Amino acid sequence: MKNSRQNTAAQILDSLTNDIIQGEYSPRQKLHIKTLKERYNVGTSPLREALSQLIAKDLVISENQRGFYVSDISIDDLTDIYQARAKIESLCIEMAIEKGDDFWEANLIAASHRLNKYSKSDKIDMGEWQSRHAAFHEALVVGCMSPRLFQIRDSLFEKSTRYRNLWLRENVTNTAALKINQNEHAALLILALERDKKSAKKLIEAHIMTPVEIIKKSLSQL
Amino acid sequence: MKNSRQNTAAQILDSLTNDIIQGEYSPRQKLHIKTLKERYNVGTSPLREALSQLIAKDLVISENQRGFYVSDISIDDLTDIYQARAKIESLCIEMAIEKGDDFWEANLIAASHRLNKYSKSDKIDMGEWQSRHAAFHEALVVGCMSPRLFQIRDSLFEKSTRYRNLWLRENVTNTAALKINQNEHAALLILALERDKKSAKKLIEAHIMTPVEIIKKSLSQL
DNA sequence: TAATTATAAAATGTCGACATTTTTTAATTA
DNA sequence: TAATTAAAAAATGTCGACATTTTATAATTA
Repeated sequence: MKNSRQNTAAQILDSLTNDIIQGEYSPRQKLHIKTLKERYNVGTSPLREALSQLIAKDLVISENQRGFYVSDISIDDLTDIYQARAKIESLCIEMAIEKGDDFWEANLIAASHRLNKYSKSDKIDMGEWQSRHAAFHEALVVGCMSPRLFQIRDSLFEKSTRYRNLWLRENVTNTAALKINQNEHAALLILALERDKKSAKKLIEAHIMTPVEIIKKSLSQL
Repeated sequence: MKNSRQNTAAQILDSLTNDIIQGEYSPRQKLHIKTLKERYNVGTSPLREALSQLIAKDLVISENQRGFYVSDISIDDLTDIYQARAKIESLCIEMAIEKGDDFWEANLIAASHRLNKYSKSDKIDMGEWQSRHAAFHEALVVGCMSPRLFQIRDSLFEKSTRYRNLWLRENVTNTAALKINQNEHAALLILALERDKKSAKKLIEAHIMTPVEIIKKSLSQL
């Protein structure tokens, strides 16, 4: 089993990205080359190439001759990321409402249905719920048809996920918040189908900003 | 002279980024490791680390065991990048108009003045003009106070610059287009000071999209 | 001749080694 | 004891070597 289609650097990038997002490594934590080599069973080169990409993604920082560190977090950064994400999502939805066709509408209704049904089921697996939740939001914005904006959206989502996971580490998932969302999702669907840009934008921005205050609190207690 | 403050990988990243943006390497061009090592006088590791970061920036792509290539261009991508850039810039200005204070206004007026005076001077160095032009646009958006949005703005600007340079390679700079811009810049200043979000947004989006059709033409002739 | 196969050349990606720099520990001094 | 200085240990960043894969060239076959 020598070759997967990916090279070592790409594989290690996936693992590292995931481990940082999931909070396996803490903010500011030193990433020792030697330790990482042992942990992931790789040599120097592919490891450093992966770390280089993480620098470009702002998940890692490096100082010359002082090695690599997991990038720091802060309340300001948390707010900025969520704010930027809200604005980008809002922008995507605006464009989607302008451009979206029948297939966009149909797909959106389907995604909404899948999320709704699962939210009402007895036993809820958070992984599955998050998957359907993400799918619904993606169905909303997909009509905007801009690869670059999607890319930006993804990268901001990744960064915000890191903050959310740091919060989840301390707070068990509360299915209560889940119910609140349900109404907002229903409203979003309606506004999108009614092509009410202004209201849809306002709602999505509020929707995304909802968790910020909660995360802020548990973050400031660290 | 052994150590600058940057390590080799960071230096080479700057050079490579610049060379790609400036069109020193063509789209799709193969980037042979050996050739690059000789050209920049470096070893394998820092070179590959730099290339890894360029992958994350979408300026380079790689296929396993097939090496690195300058990322391709296309009319669709050109349009998408400029469109995304227009929307982001528009968003930043909207937020700046909402948040901007007296200092933002003052700084904006100053930047406008510096651009204006230079645009009217007899001998115009394009480098200097572009610098003042960029400074004016930055003064507009700086009031939005979002590091992440600035980062996104910069990265889109970099990508669009690559397209513009590919166009400039074939077309000598025409100072005529420069005059058209002048009116738009004056209008932008007024709208910003009047806090007319809606008009400012509309104008900036059109302003940024202006060169697209021109670049498209010369691009489709390649 | 055109297509296929075999061989040679070139290029990629990974590794461990090593010189430098940073950090830690111990020794010295005020 | 606290602060400096010196010595030892650890870690980083760069290099060239090498196995493996891809590409180019030559030979073979239909």
